[in-house]
Amino acid sequence: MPELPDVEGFREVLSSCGGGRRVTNVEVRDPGVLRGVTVRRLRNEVVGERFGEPRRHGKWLIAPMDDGPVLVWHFGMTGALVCACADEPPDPHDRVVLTLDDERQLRYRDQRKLQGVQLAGNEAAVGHILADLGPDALAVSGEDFRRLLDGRRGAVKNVLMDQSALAGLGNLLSDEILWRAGVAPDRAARELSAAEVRELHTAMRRVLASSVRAARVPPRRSWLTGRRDDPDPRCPRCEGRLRSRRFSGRRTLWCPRCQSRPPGADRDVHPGKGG
DNA sequence: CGCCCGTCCTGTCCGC
DNA sequence: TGCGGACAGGACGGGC
Repeated sequence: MPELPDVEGFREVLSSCGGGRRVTNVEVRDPGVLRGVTVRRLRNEVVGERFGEPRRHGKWLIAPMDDGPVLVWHFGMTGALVCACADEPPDPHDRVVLTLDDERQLRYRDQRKLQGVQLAGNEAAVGHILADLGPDALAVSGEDFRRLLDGRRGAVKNVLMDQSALAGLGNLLSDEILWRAGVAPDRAARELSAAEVRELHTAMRRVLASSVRAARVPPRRSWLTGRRDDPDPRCPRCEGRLRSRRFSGRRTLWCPRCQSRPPGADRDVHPGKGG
């Protein structure tokens, strides 16, 4: 699930539930989500600490604590951060539970455990963890966006999903943005026209703004995302049948009519004519 | 470098 | 009803 908008929601949860609160207990219900940190060290370094203001970069959530250690979360496909009262029964997928000094709890819930939580000793260590990420998708300017697409070979869908190029977009957002901009996912990123790049950047900003408000990519019927799970998915704009293909192993949906091919690429649409 | 694949995990759904 | 396999909104490392 979690792409930039979801993680932005988790940041909000952490900020409103944990901001300024002291951690009174750390319960690791499944150490399988700890990355590069032991249960013992996590408890030693975090119990007694107070949360500062959390921030987000791409799909990463960064939670500094007042004495220097920093919790660094990634949510994989199924992770979430939820705020609960201490007397609420735990969910079977609650992997790490932080009890706060007001008897509420921050719970890291994750079915698949594809990612997890790290503990950085200081900000320099955080920088190391996030070193390979591109600029955050919410912060990137039109010019930077153009440069970043120009700097990559390959299909625009792969570039949008590449966290080292641009941080925050996942499979759903990428499809949604490409559809909104009318750009086919297999177009070469560096061969897009200036107008197409502007369309993409505008679509990205709008899709992100709506999604952040909803803390998820909203599954509206008027969005491509709202049609993904249909047995016969159709374009919300023209109701034509959507095409489906894998990009980097991820299912990709697009509308061949609304997401036009580059000039000349429809040359082989009628095989047998050309030779 | 770009791209494909397997792998890390768990749960669900589909076909036999 | 049971079981194997594919697949799910992510990321990483290896190999071509």
